[in-house]
Amino acid sequence: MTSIKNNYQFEDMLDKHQLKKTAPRLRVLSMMYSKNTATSQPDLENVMHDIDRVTLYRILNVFEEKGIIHKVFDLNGTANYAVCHSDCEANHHHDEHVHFNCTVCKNVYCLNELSLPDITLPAGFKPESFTLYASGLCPKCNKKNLVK
Amino acid sequence: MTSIKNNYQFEDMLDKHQLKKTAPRLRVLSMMYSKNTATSQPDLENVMHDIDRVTLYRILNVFEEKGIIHKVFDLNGTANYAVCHSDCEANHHHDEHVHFNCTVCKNVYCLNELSLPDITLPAGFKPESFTLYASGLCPKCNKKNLVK
DNA sequence: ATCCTAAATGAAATATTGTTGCATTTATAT
DNA sequence: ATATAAATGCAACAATATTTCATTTAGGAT
Repeated sequence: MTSIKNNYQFEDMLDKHQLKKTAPRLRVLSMMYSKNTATSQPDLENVMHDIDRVTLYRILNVFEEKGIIHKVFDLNGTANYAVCHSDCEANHHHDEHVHFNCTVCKNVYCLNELSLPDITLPAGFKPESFTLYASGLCPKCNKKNLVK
Repeated sequence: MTSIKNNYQFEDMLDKHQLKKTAPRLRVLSMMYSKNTATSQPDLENVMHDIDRVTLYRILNVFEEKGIIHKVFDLNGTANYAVCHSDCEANHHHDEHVHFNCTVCKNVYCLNELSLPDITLPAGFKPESFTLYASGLCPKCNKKNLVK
């Protein structure tokens, strides 16, 4: 179980979005906030065997709709979800940051601290959002690589 | 946009990669070169009903391995493939350009002419490749939008 | 505290998407 | 013209995502 303090915060988050405070949702929230990498439905399924697959899909979907998490695809095209910054609103994400996908451990990192430089597109294109995907070695796997 | 190629050129491309010049491959090549947007397996299946699903998957895979095309995921996480620049090599793509995904027509454009600005990642991350993903309105849909 | 209702969950069925194995066909080098 | 390695087509399979519906649960009303 997570600390009581954290759990209250998760309950507040659900309250704020008019979502019922159910056990599966709280567990998913606490798991996602405990990691610094994105989480996929398979990730959740591996850890929470007692929660139905479908429930996990639905929780991820509703969290995304409400702007609690945002979706990012990894190198294999599977959907990963990462917790959003405070400035995310429902269906209007401010996820203009850098996503890093490690080619070894496959983890997806959201590098929120980095902002994107201005990009000018060819005439006619009207962009609404940008995301930069980088792939390579994450700090952990890079370290292991050097040691070998 | 894309340069128009004739059948002889497609045959040459297959030759160069030690691939047999088969009818399905030539048809896929000609279709992909006739568009300025990326192509998915469903796209191909919709047009070429007489070619087997599996064959299309395999053609896309082998073309990607050989560096003839490169893979890019659209907003829905489905794999799209676009013809590569001349400087693509097998399994070592130079696809560090901008991909634009239209939210209306769902088409994926490869904006090869744009190059990416330098990005510095947090300490420890060792990037190998970058892709910038933009979404919004493509020129066509933007135009329609203004007219309404 | 108990009851009521809408929301959420769980389980089964279905749909969609991608892969594997194998028999047949085809391109191409000899 | 033939041999053979590669490519195709088909069927079965596997993995992934969605739909439907009966049951359970959270949270407000009484």
